[in-house]
Amino acid sequence: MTETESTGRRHTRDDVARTALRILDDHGLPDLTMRRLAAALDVQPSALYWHFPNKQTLLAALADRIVSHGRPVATATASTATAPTDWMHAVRSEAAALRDALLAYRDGAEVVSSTFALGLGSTAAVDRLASAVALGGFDDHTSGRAATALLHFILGHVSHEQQRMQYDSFGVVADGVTASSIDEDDPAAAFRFGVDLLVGGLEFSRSRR
Amino acid sequence: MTETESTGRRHTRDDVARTALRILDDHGLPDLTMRRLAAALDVQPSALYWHFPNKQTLLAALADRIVSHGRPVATATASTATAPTDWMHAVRSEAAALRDALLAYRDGAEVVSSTFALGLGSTAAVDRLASAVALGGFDDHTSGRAATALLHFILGHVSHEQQRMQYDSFGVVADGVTASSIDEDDPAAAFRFGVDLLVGGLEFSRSRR
DNA sequence: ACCTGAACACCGTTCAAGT
DNA sequence: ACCTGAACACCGTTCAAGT
Repeated sequence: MTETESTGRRHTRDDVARTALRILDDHGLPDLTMRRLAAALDVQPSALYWHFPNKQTLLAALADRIVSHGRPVATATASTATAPTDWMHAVRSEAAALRDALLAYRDGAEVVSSTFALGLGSTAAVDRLASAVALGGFDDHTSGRAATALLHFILGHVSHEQQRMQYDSFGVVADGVTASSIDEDDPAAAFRFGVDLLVGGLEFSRSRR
Repeated sequence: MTETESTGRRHTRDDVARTALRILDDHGLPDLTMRRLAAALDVQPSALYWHFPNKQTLLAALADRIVSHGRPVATATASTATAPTDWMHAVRSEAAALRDALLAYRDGAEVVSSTFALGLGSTAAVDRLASAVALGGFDDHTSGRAATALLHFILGHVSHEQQRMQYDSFGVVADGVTASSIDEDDPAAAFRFGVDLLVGGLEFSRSRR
């Protein structure tokens, strides 16, 4: 019932990250403070700085866990032979998997977004998207740029989506206008639309040369 | 030389926003605190809450100013007759103008991004993008979704770009690897690439039906 | 209409010292 | 190897009261 994890006393870096992830998921990013995390671990705030140099690094570790949520452990099997024409499907499902991973934790997109902007970790997401695009025969430069464009859209979209979720749960609905503007409804469809736009743009650029 | 604006004593809501914008541009978002803003205005922190109910609202006001930077005052002239096939050009230049506006202030993209995610203001940007897309003959629903997709990409890209600027100015270059990964070079080109992907995707979706 | 003074309830981070 | 205790230098926000 309480939030403390008093199992054993001394903690590992992994304990800290896991507890932080639980606070994030239960109470949201604004409530994930070093002091609150320390309290949940039954420890002084200063103790956390033995495990992580600062909060930013902690958040980067959380971002890595969020992004690799529900992912195979990447065994070194030969590259799974995807049908060469099915790169569009690959990109779409890679994007959908990433969205699912972000949605699996409260404020997940914002956490990943902030650490991505700062260039810390989270390269896994771009790499997977870039690989999927590369299946279409695009060069590395193009695949990389397309992947970051995809990631920017995904992070922006899911952040927006998650922000709206908690705005709804305890929201100012009493404002008359239901405020459901153009595509606030069916976020999954709006997500697919955006991904398809980028995927279609790649196909279009190919047909143009 | 100092940051105080001791001109007259009593301030207006506009003074507050303008001074905040200057602190943002000179020192960045982390340094834009209510206390620092108050000091710059030669006033107690509590005085700010007469002009704005909270910091979030202040930031939304700043976002509005940033987004409409370098913009005509929207005179009610008849819709400028753009060549019907030139909607792509319209979208591209609308996107470029938005990027320029965001780049005109330090951390501009992050400020706009945060208020956009919260659904406060900044509808001007989406509206302009949607109008440009609509020139292509797409229905409102499609135009709206394309506009938000564009905005998500733009905000993510420029945030990243601006983060990298101050990371460079005082950065950890001594880390061996020059870290210039796939498209950290020439951000303007990477930006155009992303916009073209989305624009191309729209054209592709039209050819597909 | 616009601001002061004083407080409340917090933050992240450092650092000597303990076991 | 992992943590305590105590401090430093801050935050955003509220609210009675002043002019």
